Amino acid sequence: MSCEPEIAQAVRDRGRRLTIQRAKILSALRHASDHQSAEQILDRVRDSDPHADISLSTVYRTLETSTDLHLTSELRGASGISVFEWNDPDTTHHHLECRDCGTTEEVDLSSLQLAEAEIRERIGFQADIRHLAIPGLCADCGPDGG
Amino acid sequence: MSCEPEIAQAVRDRGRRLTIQRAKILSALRHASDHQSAEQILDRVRDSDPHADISLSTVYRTLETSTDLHLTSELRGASGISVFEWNDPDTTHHHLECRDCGTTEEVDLSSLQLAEAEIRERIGFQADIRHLAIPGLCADCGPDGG
DNA sequence: AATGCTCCTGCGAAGATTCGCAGGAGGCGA
DNA sequence: TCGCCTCCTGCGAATCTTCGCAGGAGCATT
Repeated sequence: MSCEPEIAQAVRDRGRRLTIQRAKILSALRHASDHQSAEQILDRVRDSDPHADISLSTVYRTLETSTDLHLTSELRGASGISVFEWNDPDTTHHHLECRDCGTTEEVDLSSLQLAEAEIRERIGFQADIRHLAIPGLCADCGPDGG
Repeated sequence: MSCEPEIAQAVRDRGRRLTIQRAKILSALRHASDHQSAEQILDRVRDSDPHADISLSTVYRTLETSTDLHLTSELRGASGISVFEWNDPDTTHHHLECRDCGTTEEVDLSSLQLAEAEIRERIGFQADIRHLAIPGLCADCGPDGG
């Protein structure tokens, strides 16, 4: 696909090696419409290329690496299992997860940009809150809703 | 200890049963000076009461319940293992976790209160961000520091 | 104090994630 | 293109966390 050179570039630019496994794993996640668990990503890799012989450990390690590199994000919601998503560098968004019905809503919060600035100025800590899972109650499940 | 009736009250007020196990687990966490893993909490319970025969499953379940009840918070940092802490209802604080040196710093961020308000007004979602693990680079490890 | 309805617990197993090791492959320099 | 250094992978084991079930205990009511 056309974005694969881009992924390759991003990995190599950051001083990491581009392996076949990484390319396939990151490509699978990039083309997923929403966040995916490690197992789902492995299934996608195998669907698109039945010859792919990639272990689940490698999926986890690749996602850990790419999250460090800010290519992907990891979210661990109430379900207890981690899900991953591709980072679009142009947008930030946060996940509102209802602890009652379990649905997740995506939203871009400008006040969190403020929080980043506050942290940097007050403490000198360079925060990275481009993606965040925020627990709570959605409009339907909250006091005004259901 | 003097706070045990308080814990008992808090559990019962929320419609849950106060069991011996819950009392000991929550008391152990309450008297810990900082956040603790499930295993550490179990060790503390056993230290303070060698007769206590509590399973690790129960520790996990109690902490899940008490987190739902807002008595405790769960944080899952870069280390990969979950840690828990007692919620002081009067204060909110957030954890800045450096992904380089691994140290954690606690801060109270007023701009996150703004974020809660923004979420409620724009979306009607009742967010609960009293405790949050925020990744990033601390002053020492960031570009200006080490 | 006794009863009964549930919720809660301990146990063991299952599921999710990380780790250690030996072998294989990426990419730099010659 | 070849060789080498190092990083990366697959495998299996270890660790962390959750789940299902059968029995036990809290507490509201009598």
